[in-house]
Amino acid sequence: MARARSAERRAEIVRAALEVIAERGYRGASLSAVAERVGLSQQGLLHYFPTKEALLVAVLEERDQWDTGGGTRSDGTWRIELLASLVEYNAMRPGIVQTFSALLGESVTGGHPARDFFTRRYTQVRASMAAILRAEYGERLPGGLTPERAAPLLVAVLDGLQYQWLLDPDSVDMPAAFEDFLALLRPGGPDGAPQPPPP
Amino acid sequence: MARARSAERRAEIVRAALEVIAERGYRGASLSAVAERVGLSQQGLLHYFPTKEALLVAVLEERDQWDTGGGTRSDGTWRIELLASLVEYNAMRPGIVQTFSALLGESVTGGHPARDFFTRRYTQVRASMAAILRAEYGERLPGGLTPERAAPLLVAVLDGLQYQWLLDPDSVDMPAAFEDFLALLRPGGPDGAPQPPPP
DNA sequence: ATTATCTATAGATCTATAGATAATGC
DNA sequence: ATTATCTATAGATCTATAGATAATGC
Repeated sequence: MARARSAERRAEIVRAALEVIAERGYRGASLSAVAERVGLSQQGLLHYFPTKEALLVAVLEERDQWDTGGGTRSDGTWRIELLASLVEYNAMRPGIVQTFSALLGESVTGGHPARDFFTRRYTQVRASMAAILRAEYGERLPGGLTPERAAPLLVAVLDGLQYQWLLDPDSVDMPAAFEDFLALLRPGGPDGAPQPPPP
Repeated sequence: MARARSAERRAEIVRAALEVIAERGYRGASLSAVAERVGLSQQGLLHYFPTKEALLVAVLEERDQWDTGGGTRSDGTWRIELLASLVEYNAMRPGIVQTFSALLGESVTGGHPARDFFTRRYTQVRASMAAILRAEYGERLPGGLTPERAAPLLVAVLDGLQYQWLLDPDSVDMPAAFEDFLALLRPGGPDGAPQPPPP
C-alpha cells in the first residue's frame, strides 16, 4: 500500500509543479514553492524527486502521455477535426497551455534541460501532422504544398496562436483562428485541383 | 563628451544583455554575467541601469526601434515581400531571434515585467499585418478570410516557425516555410474568386 | 559638481546533502 | 528494513544599497 500511496504523492507533486511552472517558468519555479503546495517541506519533496531536473522530466513525461492518447483512426492517424477539438479543449485550460508555452520558450536558451525533449518532440509532431494531412487531403494541398511542407506551418500556427491567446485572451479566439487556418488548407486552394477524398 | 561616452556604454550594456538573455532568459540572466561581458563589476553596471528591470526595458525598446524602421510603401504599410526578407534576415541572426523567443515564452508567466510590452506589441503587430494583407491582396483572401482574420495566423506562423527553427535549424527551413505560408494566402484559394490587385 | 567605477555588504533565495525520527510492512 | 518526513546546514547565487575614490567638465 505504501507503493500506491507513494505514486499518488508523486502525481500530486507533478501536478503542483505544473502549476508553479505555469506561474514562474522552470528556472523561476523553486522546489519550496512546489513543496508548499502539497504541504511538504522542500527537503521532503526531494525524497520523491531527487533533483529539480528529475521533477521536470516527470512533468514532461506527463505531457507525453497526455496528448498521445485519444482518438486515432483505423490507420493510426488522427482525424483533423480531432485536432480542432484539441484546440478547443486547450482553450479551456489556460494553465496547461501556459506551462508548456513557458517551457518551450525557455527551452531554446542555453543548456536547458527540456531542450532535447522539445527537439525530439517537434520532429515527431511534424511527422505526425504530415500523416494527418495526407490522410485527410491526399498528396496535393493548396499553394502547391505537400503534407510535409504544410506540417511545420500547422505546428507553428498551433504554438503561435497559444502565445497570442495567453497574452490577450479577449482579443484572440484561438479555436476560431485555428479553424481559419484549416480553411486555408482545404483543397481548392491556389494550384489546387480539387482533390478526391482519400479512399 | 561624457554624455556621448555614457550613451555608448549603455548601448554596449544593452547589447551584452541581449546576448545573456538569449543564453539564459531574463530570469536566468544575472547582472553579473552582463557586467562581466562589458568589463564592469555588477555594481558598476547598476550605475547605468538602476535595476534589472530598467535594463530589460532598454532591451525591449531596442527591439521596438529595430523592427519599426525600414521599407514602408507610399501608404505607410510594408510590402509583403519585405516581410519575407525580414524572415530571411532573421534566419541569419539566431541570437536576436533567440533573445526575443525566450522573452516571449517567459512573458506569459505570472507578473513578468515584459508581459505588458508583448501584449501591446501583438495588438499592434496584428493590426499592422492586417493592413499589409489588405494592401497586398484586398478584402477577400482564400478560405473566405478577411485580412483581420488572417493576421493572427500570419503572426502565429512567424513566431511558431522561430521556435521550431531554433530547436532544430537543420530540419526547419524557416524562410522557405514562410514562403509556403504566403502561397496559401495568395488569391485563388478556396472560395477565392481571383482578386484584382488593389489600385 | 558630476560621472564612472570600485569594495563591502545586507538580506534573500536556492539546491542539495546529512542525519534524525517516526511509522509501516515483512 | 523501508518509507516518509523533518531539522539543520553548506555552499552558491542574486539584487540592491552605502559609501569611497578618482577623473572630468564647468
